[in-house]
Amino acid sequence: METLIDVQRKLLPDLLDVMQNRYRILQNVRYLQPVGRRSLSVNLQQTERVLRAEVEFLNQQGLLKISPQGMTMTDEGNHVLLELEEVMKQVSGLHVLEQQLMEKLNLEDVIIVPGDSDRDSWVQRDMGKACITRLMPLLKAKRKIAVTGGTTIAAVAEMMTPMTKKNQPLFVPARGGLGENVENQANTICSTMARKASGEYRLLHVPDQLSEESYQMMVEEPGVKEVLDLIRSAEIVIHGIGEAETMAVRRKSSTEVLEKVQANHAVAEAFGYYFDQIGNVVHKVKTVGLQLDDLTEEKTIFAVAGGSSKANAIAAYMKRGPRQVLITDEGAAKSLI
Amino acid sequence: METLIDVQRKLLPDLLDVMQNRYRILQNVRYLQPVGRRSLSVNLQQTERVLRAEVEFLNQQGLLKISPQGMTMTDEGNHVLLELEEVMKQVSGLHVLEQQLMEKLNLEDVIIVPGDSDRDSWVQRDMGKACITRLMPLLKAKRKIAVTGGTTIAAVAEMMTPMTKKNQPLFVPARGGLGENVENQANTICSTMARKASGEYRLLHVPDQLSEESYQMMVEEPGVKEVLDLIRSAEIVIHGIGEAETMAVRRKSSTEVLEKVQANHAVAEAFGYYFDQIGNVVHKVKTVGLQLDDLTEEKTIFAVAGGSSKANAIAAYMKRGPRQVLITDEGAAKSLI
DNA sequence: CTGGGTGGGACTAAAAAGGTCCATACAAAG
DNA sequence: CTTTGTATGGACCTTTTTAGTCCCACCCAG
Repeated sequence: METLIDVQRKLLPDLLDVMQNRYRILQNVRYLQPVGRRSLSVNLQQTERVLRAEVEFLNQQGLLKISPQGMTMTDEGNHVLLELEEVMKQVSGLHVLEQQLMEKLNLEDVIIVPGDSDRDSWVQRDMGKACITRLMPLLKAKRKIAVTGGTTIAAVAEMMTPMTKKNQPLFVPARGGLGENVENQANTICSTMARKASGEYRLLHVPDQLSEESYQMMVEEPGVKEVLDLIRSAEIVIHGIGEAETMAVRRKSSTEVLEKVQANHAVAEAFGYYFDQIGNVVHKVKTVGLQLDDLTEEKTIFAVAGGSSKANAIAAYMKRGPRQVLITDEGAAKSLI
Repeated sequence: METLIDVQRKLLPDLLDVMQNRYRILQNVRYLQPVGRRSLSVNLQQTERVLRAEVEFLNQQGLLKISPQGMTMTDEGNHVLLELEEVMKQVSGLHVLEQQLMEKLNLEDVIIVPGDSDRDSWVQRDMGKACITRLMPLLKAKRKIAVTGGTTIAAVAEMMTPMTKKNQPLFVPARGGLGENVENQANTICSTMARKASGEYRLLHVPDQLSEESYQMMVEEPGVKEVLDLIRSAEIVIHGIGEAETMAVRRKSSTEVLEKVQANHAVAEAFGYYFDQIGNVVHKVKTVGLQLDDLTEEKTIFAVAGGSSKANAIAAYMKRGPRQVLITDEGAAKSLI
């Protein structure tokens, strides 16, 4: 049995925003009464006009009284406030978390989905959906999307919905082979996404282990070069964040690398880079494609990672990473705070 | 402890309408799937365009799937529908009642407020508020309002809110003295309403008991005649409905009248007319003002009456009364069905 | 091939929301 | 008594959203 709020979140997501806003207004009126529109709007960080509309509504509903001295609560308003207190904790918990995370990690945006993907695997799918939803409005202006590998990003790909033919997106893998299983490789995910989005894609066919000379030659190959150019000019990047050791093991890295990762206390991994707790790059998988320095401010960068166990990794990566959008879950978010 | 829905009803009433609508759409899709926009819009009595917007939203939320064969439910959609069933009974219970009553009594509109004014006196105030809310949008086109007496209409007057100076309403009492106490007389209510609405008003000064000749003379008085003309040309009428015997007693009618009312099994009373169970007029208080035949289709007529004890009276009056707007409460509405 | 259904695009009219400014009223302070 | 700061409420304009209307491409069964 899900709670009513959860169902409403699906059926009318903006309802909760409106509700939360009106709740905040009432809270503030109660605290500051009698108070005028102007000072209230400063407190709530809203323009006077929109606040006015809300206040007039609340007045009409009889939840607050509006007089030449300012606004005051009515009994009914106080009553509603009281009734809502418990509910709003539940409703706005995540919103509050989002705000906190956004400030703490200096992010462009944070989206938190309820649940913990460590515990429930379907939470990953929710993150995927949230990512797509956040992505959609951007696709009118941008269309080149670079994606990495990993199970989380694979979940994003699974949730991808087709988009209009007008702005067909173009997907490219962010970096060359990183040693993952085929279903978690960037190339695979890239093509899955493109198929589900009914968009185009290019693949990066670069073998995992090559000598320095071979790399140089590969890079000069026309087919490869074209994709590399696409990657660097991508306007959107979607990547996951992993725990360093887990990733190193999963990629069957050499014991040498494994030891390096452990010796330097690497905790986070993102598109082939390993980071320690304070955000230093301690190791980098040798391959072509997007480099850390390529993640400039012009790109919109999505990091998708959830599960309380990954909180540490997220925190570490975000110390170094550029200003970006983080999509995570409640479990990770709570551990992060 | 009120339920969340009750609080939301106060805090965001229109969002609940939206929710109900989306719920209905999902219900119908489940029943008719696969179904196209067009046939769905016929079923739901909505224009195709607004339905389309909703459907696109529901699709994006993953609650239904939209394919060239038509729309079908997703698992998540079915799930949401299941979760909502219980809630919607509560949310839309009144809406359903409203629909039923509207059809059963052939009314223009029905508004039901939760509660039973027999049990809780504040329900009358809610009816008053509902009446005002329903009235407001009409005031741009119309401004002459005739009101009767009675405690219910007095409650409406109490809840009246001031309106813009642009369209100042003009209040007149619907009929002359009916023998009520002063606080429930049409004149008193009329002036109260006008004051609260910051509008104008005219009063009808006609003593209760007069001989036939005196009546004729009164009616020819310029001051009285002007008001009578206003009354007949009123565009809006607001009246209550009472139980016949109660009203006869409250008005201290002569035993003769009382016996007449009882002998003819009158059950309902409205603006001085007494009706029996099948809507016949069995008695009429002798006074000037609005006559039953004056209630034409051009006028918008509000009947405000609540409490399960009044259900019988409402039913009786509505058999005879013109097509109008009924504002009542849950108690009366449930008894009526 | 055709005729009914499907979704989706495009254009326009209408309505709502939001930004900005000002008139006015009230109360406390000078 | 006047001034000043605060309050609401009205007015007006621009922008955005919403809704109405048509029309097209498509699919599938008869």
